[in-house]
Amino acid sequence: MKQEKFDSIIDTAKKLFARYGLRKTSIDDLARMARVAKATIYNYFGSKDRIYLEVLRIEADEILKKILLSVNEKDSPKDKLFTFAAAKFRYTRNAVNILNLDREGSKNLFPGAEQIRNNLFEQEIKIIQAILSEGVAAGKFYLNDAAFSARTIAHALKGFELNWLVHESREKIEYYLDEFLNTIFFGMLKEKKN
Amino acid sequence: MKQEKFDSIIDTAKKLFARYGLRKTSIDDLARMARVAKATIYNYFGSKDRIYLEVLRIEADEILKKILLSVNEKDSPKDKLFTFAAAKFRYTRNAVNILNLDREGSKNLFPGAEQIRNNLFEQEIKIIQAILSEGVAAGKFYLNDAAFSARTIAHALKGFELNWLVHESREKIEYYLDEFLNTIFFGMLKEKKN
Amino acid sequence: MKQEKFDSIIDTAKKLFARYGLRKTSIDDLARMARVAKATIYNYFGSKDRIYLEVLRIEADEILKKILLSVNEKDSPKDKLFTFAAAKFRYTRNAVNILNLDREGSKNLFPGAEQIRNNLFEQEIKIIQAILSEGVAAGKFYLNDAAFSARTIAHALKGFELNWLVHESREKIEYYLDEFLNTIFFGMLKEKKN
Amino acid sequence: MKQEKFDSIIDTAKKLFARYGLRKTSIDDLARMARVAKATIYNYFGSKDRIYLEVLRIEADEILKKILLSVNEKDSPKDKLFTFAAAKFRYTRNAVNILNLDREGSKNLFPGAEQIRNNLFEQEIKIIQAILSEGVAAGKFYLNDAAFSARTIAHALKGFELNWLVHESREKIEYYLDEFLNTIFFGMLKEKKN
DNA sequence: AATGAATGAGGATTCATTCAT
DNA sequence: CATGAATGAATCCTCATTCAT
Repeated sequence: MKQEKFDSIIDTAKKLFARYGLRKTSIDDLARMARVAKATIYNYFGSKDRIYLEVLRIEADEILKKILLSVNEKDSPKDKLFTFAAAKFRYTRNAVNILNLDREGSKNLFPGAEQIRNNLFEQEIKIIQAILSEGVAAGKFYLNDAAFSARTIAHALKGFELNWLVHESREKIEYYLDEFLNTIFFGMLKEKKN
Repeated sequence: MKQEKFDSIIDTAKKLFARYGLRKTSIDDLARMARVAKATIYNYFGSKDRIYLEVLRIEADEILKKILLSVNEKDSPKDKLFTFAAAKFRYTRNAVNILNLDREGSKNLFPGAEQIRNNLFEQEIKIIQAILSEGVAAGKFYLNDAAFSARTIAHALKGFELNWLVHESREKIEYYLDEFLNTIFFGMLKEKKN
Repeated sequence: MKQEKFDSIIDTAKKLFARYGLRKTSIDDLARMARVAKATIYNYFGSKDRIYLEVLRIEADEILKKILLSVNEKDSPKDKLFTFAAAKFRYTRNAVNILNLDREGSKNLFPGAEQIRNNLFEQEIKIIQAILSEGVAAGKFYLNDAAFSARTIAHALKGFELNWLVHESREKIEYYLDEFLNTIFFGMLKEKKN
Repeated sequence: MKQEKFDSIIDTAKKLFARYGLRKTSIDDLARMARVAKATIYNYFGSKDRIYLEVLRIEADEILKKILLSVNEKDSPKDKLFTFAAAKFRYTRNAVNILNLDREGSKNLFPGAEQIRNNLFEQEIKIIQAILSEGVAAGKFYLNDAAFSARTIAHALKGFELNWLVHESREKIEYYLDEFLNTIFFGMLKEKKN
């Protein structure tokens, strides 16, 4: 297996999936644009789904690496957390059309892909949790349960993605993001005591 | 057009779309299971997409009605809000495979569907906003901007959907939900003052 | 059977056939544009082919009448002949998309239509023959066999139709037409005697 | 692409088109009778229309070659001309159901096909013109304008096709043909001088 | 290992026609 | 007589996948 061909296939697939989606990308097109014979693709990957899985895995790895890089540039826990959120949004946004493919029919149609996404999600939770714990240890935060809190933050962040990721400008997203994190931390309103 | 056949088509389509997704549901199967001739389906709806649009529209209507019914059973704004969230989750969850079909390829592939979803979303925001305003007017809440807050809550709720809706049990969801709303309202942590 | 509806169907069919051809005209469209129920069309005509046959018959009748009218305005046999040719071209040209429909697959696919066309053709031959005979009787022409000559002229004229009818302007056609008739009558070249 | 399969498809298509016409020939039938998978046909030709275009192109080529062969067997210009006409009729007649398909709806529905037919027609004109010029140069004919005359003859011949080609026996056609050419050359009648 | 050729299993859509009222 | 509703049969085309070399 020549690395060169492998890379060509993966790169082309990434572009096509991002642009046209999984379904509308045909192996014919992929082979043509990757300058590779269709059968070669099947020699390497075995099926269309497996190509997507590979693309998704690689993309998830890269996203995680980039997020970590961004986070590690900061010192204080709070900065790390806000940077984490910003980086997650930025990179997820760029890859949204790769990460979210195949959702059609939802449940268990494509377990492999779901596993990769879940794994990415869990890694992100671990990062958040580490940041929170660091903040608590350093005496910056009060927090009951870092693990639970990390998961909640991760859930919420992921939630915002699908609304904001696609439809809003990056600037607006980052503004919202700050507001949102502040809300998560400090609350939106005060209930009047009677 | 006989209501009976129309309903049979819609009901069957709902089931099939929910189970197999838009793409993997064939008109052949739909016709067979709805006990209707294929051409009849085309007489009624014109295209596969239009069938989905109709199913989606009807489903969105029903969800909204049910949510409103639940909300109106409560008296206090806070109860209304928490009930809204619970109802939204319950009903959205049941229809998740209908609401979220066709996402593949993300952006504007299916404008009609996106419009229906956006409309549902905006309706929900209006409900939330009404509840918040009622609470503020009754002196229960302090809140700067009810419209902005409503939108933020709606975004966050919608965000949680995709994580929790499918993978968790209903009980767990409702527990999370309460926690989440409390967090949104009152915050997650306290930052130590130095 | 109300004449009004019958006429509406025929008129609409004529327009649609002329514009879109037999195949691309659907009964659905015909019914819609004629403001008549599809089943009504079937009550009247029984099948799509029969509609076309009726349209064709009526059109052929009208063409023949118009040709005769034009011819009878002239006095001399030669004028009659040239006028016949010009009129035939003019009216055939206008109706070409009705007269020549259904040719696909040539041979015996549509015997009824072929019969109507042949009938029109034979009528035209008769007219030509009458003119020729009149000319011979009046001592204007020398001619061996009027029947044979009439058929030859008719064949040739019909031949020119398909080349010129569609692609050339009317003026050019009429110029060619004169040349052609002159050629038929007086010849194109002289063979040198050795 | 294996020549064997290609030929099988073309040959079968030729037969089916000639027999049933373009429209009534289905790709399913074609595939079955050519002992080839449907998709193979689409790999080769891309669409039904393109199959027809290819068949038409090949047929037109062959006709032209055969005509030239026949013409070149003769020596004198007059023999060449009459042979040309006879050969054109013979070969066009055999292929009439391929050459004239898709005419329905007349005008520009199928530009590719029209172009091939026009090309064949222009080639024929060139042949005629060459023969006429040769005759003039050899001092056999008087003729004003060889180009114009060639086109006129071609028009007329093509005209006769559609009447005689299908409905008459070959012998009758060839007899008519001679008469017709003689008429074109030497005229049908004499107008009496007064 | 690499490939060009070949394929089978669908899938959406059209349309002339019939039928119940 | 008129019609709205319903239909079945056909048809073109797509695409992931396999095979022979």
